[in-house]
Amino acid sequence: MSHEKILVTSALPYANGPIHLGHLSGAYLPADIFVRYHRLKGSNIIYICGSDEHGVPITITADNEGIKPQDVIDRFHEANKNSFDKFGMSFDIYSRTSLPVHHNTAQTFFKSFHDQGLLVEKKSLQFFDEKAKMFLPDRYVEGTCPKCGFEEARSDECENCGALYDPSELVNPKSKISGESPILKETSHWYFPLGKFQERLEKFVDDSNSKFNWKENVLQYCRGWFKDGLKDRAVTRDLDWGVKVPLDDADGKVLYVWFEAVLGYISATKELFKNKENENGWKEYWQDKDTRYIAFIGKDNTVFHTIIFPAMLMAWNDGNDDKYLLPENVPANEFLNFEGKKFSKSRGWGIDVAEFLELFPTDPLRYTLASNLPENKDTDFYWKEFQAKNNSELADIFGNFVNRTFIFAHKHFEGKVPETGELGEIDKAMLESIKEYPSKIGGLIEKYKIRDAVFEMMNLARDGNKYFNDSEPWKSVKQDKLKCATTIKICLQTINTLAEVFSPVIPFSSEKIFKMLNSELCRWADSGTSILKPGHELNEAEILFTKIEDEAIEAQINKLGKVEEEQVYDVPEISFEEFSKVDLRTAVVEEAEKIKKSKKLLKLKVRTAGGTRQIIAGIAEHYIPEDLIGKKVIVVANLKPAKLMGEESQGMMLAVENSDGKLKVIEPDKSVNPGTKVR
RNA sequence: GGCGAGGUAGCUCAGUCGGUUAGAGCAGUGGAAUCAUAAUCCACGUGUCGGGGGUUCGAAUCCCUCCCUCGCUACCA
Repeated sequence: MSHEKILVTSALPYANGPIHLGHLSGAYLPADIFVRYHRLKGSNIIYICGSDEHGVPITITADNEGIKPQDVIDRFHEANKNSFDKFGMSFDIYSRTSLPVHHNTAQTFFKSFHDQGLLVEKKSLQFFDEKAKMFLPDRYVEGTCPKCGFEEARSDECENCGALYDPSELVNPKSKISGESPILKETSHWYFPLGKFQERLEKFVDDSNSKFNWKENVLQYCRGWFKDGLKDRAVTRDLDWGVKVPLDDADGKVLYVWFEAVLGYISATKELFKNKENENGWKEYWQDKDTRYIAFIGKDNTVFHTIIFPAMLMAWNDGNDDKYLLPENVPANEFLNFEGKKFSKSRGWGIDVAEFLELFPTDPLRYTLASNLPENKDTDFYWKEFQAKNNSELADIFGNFVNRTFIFAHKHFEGKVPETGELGEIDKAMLESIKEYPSKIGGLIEKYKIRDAVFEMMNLARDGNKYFNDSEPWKSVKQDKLKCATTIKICLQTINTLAEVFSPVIPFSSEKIFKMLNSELCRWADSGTSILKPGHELNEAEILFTKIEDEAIEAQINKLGKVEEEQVYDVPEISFEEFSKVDLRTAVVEEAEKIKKSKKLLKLKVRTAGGTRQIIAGIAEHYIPEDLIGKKVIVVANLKPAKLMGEESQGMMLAVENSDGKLKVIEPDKSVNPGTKVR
């Protein structure tokens, strides 16, 4: 029996969009399986998660929709919490970083670092919008580039010519918030000196790895960061939305999201214990040397959990008596792609959890994802594979085994667990097998080899079918009823074990089976040996997994790549006058060549009104230059020239993206002459 | 172009601190059985382990080089 104390966290999802299947595969499903397994094992385990609710992207969503950031996070927090619920995530708490307990926690950390004299203050000039009374993040300021005259340059960098300059050099700056000209105002920010911790961090990673066997991909990532050398990181930002910097004269400053979001794990744990008898119970998980802390994440979060968060905890421990423990392992997963490509909401590629679970039940999804987790490299979700996993594994192998056994029990043994006869070799072997599976599967889960564990679970069902076939109870029921009874008894025993070992992966179905068996979950260690007693009453069997028809899958495949209409039309109107300023002309491509050192750019010579001109187009990945020569195209002829990779572009060629993400040049009818105005 | 990851059976993926005939599941082919959700069970794989070169008695596994894919990043007027 295990009394291990374990703290598990999954990366806090950002409350600025829905959860999709990729998220589940990365940080949530593996953790949930791990946690559910440990609960059965008897470990003292808590599982923490919540919404990450600060940062600039949320304010931008709010601005775009004309609502408040609070409305944005309320919406997505609720939506994501519901999705997780439906998906069967067994968090002990799903908290949120907008709660006071989180603000306090984050501020306390900042204060401690500040009091220790650890944080470095650096001053710089930044734009300030006097009307909106706020400092403007880079993306909220626009002006004319002092080098190339580009009118939509950012505050310290021109996207057009690539020039870097001091914000004070920007010509005619405009605030995107109020439209006013912002003034330059001195502001200061605090920086966390990560470099100071590098040596200890390297040791931490090395030690943890040798003790707990970190995943190779995670180690590689860390080594890369160490090799480049860790640099100071700003921990504050000039922004209205977030955790206020707890210092005097720090108005309008908040803690940078990366700094406070990871502390959300701690504050969420405090929240969990808030209303319990032992309000300080959270400390027993975070500050007891005997606790094992495991942080499940997707690979994009690696640096925060292997380097930054540990550094912050070290810094806290340096200056305080209550010492936090560091993660013993950070089993980061790679990414799940969708039908061969990256999830992309704007291209209508992929499906979010809520939508999926409207269409299909939860367990087949959990099973499919779990059996193909991106543990070593990126993997793909395919609709057809989902269907195959559901139909031929869950329904045919597993479901049908349960069904055929139950039908026998009800038809020939009055719905009761029958008395066993003498055990043959085959029976003993099966009983032995039942005993071995739980420990084998448990061992794999503890090594974070969830995919292999799931495979072994299904193997038990395969063994069950083989045993059933080899025993031929349909024959023995006529000749030797006691032998038949033995077979069915052992099959029921197998089903009991199946329900047990499968329960971390497909909890809803597992529960159904226990209802059918009139039995319940036991300690993992007992699962292969706990015996259903003869005479034990069984309940009626029900179908566990229904097959998914081809049509249902086809329908989903057909939907791929079709972008929702509302997204297409969510664009501001322009007047006819504005439109008519654009001079669209037909043109013919006379020359085309790749620009060296550039992946995307082609240099084109096109003939149109006013002669031949050079256009730089970002279509190198979509067209071979020769194929473009002679093509009739449409260009924006009066666009202000710009320089790209040192080449002047005198216009822009129109192209559209198809559902595969390929750019297609728009071609006018062949009869049209070059230089004609488009009307 | 820079950084990172990867290229193994028709498909999805294991394996890789060098070592006997390179694996699994699915799909496919043939057979058995008929209790069951037309489910199950058995048998069947000549795969340039991306290409080429090297190290070695021996390489999918180590080194070099090239090609391709994916992600981040810069150039997408």
